Amino acid sequence: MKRYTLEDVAKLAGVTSTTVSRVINNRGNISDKTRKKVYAAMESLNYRPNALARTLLGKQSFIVGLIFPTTNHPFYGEIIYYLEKILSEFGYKVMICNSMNDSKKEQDFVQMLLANQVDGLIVGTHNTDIEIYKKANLPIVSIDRILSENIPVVSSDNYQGGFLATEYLYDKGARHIVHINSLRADEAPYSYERRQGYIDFLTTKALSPSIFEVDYELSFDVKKNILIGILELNKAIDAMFIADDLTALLTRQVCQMLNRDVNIIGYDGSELIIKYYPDLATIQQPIEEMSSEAVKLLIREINQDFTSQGVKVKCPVQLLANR
Amino acid sequence: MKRYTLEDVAKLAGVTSTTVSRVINNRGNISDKTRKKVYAAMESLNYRPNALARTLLGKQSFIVGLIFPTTNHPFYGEIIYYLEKILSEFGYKVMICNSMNDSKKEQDFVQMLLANQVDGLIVGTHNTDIEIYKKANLPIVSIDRILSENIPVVSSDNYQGGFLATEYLYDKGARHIVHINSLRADEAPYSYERRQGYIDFLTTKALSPSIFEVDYELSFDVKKNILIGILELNKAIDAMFIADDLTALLTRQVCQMLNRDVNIIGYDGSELIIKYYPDLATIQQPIEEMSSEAVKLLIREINQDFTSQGVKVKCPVQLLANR
DNA sequence: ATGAAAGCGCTAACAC
DNA sequence: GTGTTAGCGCTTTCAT
Repeated sequence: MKRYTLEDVAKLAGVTSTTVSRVINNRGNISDKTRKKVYAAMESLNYRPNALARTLLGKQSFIVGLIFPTTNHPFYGEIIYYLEKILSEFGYKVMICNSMNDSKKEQDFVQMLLANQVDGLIVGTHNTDIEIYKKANLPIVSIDRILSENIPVVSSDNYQGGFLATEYLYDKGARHIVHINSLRADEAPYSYERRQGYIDFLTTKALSPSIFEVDYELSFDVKKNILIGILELNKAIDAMFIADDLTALLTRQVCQMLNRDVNIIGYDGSELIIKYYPDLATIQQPIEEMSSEAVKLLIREINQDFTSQGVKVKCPVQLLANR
Repeated sequence: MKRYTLEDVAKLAGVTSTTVSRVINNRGNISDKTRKKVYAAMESLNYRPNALARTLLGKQSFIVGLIFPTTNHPFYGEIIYYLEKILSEFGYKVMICNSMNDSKKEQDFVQMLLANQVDGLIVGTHNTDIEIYKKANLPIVSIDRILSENIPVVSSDNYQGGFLATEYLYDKGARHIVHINSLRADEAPYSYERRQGYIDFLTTKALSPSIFEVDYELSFDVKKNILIGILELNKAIDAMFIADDLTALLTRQVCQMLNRDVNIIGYDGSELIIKYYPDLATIQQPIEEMSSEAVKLLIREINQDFTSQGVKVKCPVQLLANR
């Protein structure tokens, strides 16, 4: 249970802790003999340097905080998977926080991560309280969300996505195309862009938009009831563009239940949905690419390269249908 | 960017760092006046104590390492979600590692987590190399997997699950019930129990078992081809008990493709599958309960209460069908 | 009620 | 090529 220290290794190897440190970090000149002795000692004690003590010396912690609503979601789960994977390739460890879009929890998490000396943050939540991020004074990258002027954002091309989705439904013959999303005022410009793509396409066909806001965080059952209400009150609806795949699947269930023939397209295109719901049309975000862009931006910031300040990366989307 | 220290706060408050420490930790006697001054100073510097420095003093790090194949999976994503949630309620932070069942990666992760002074580990991977865990000399809890004699395990009642699943298919009228799982010799006793439940039920009906091993880690497409092969070569199959829901869904796709009328039941019963695939029969593991048990066991171990050594918690499962 | 000093495990600066 | 020393941010004796 006791964890060995440099000192222990040094004693066993008959040298001083500085020498051991030098061996570990490959710094300075060390004779082959001592190097071997040290390695042997480390081996026999099963020694691991204390990463935390290193950090105390003013070095990087190589810890990155990930704040997302939940890992239990096809889109977030996949993006977290890629973020962890890519970060670990760069030597970074990951602390995960599931905020469940609870603003209070999120603030506590940020404080906790700060206390743990994280080198940076990647944030994919959708809260209103973003003051903490402005104050944090720390490398941050946001996914799909503007936190403040100079925090870089990685998102997919939401406008294009909205446009393509609507076009798809139109091409399927639909003329009463409804859009369901979870707009949160000025806080969600991306959701707004998606919506704008929808509106603009309809405009080219001289059709008028019809948008319903269904808060993303609502429970399954509440959402379901709202969707039932929408469909019951609007018998003309023949197609729906839903802002995320899960809600799209739910809508499909509802339509089936109500015996309504409605064309549906979702948004996200996570691997899970694509493989296990191949018949759901969707707009695919390039999740791996987005993750990789986010990591790149973050590491640049961590390395004091501030050219990424205010950068907005927009990754291309793809229509996936009739699979 | 500079992070303030106790010293900074002390200076600003006109006291010594010891006093500030006392205020923060609520230890000893402090006059109301100084307490207020200190709080004010902390506030104005936006000060956060360095959690890592504390750990250096031989205290707990309050970091727990989670090693799972991936967050990008309905079952693992959900269990990770609950683990993080429950652990954070106890003041623990979580470092996540996606091993993808890569044994080398897993070993590196364990070393990394050790170096970061984690207080304990919760492991949900299925590798063969478990020596590291035996050597780690650290509080560990395993999910659904025996790592060594005294490492506690939390699992669902796999025998019961196998039995119920088979019974369900039998009651549906099936008489040629095949079981697909991913048995890895002696490494996976739980998979074995599930299989035993299947065999035992069939025995009560004087039916003979027929088991195919499809490695869990195979890619979607390879699995698909194997399943096609199995179905093509065994025209009598009228029901399949599949060891996990995702493979069950894939099997359903394959059956549909081959125009085969086969009753299917999966295993896991994650929230995602239940909600968005309500027509898939499955055996539901109580994921929240399992997570909570795992955390309880781990914290007990961390607190030097070794009564949990060798404990095997078996949570009840439930048949979910005809929803 | 507060301070001074030592030390946690490690690395960097400066000897020798 | 190796050792000595100081110090990272914090807590914990032990004084006062």
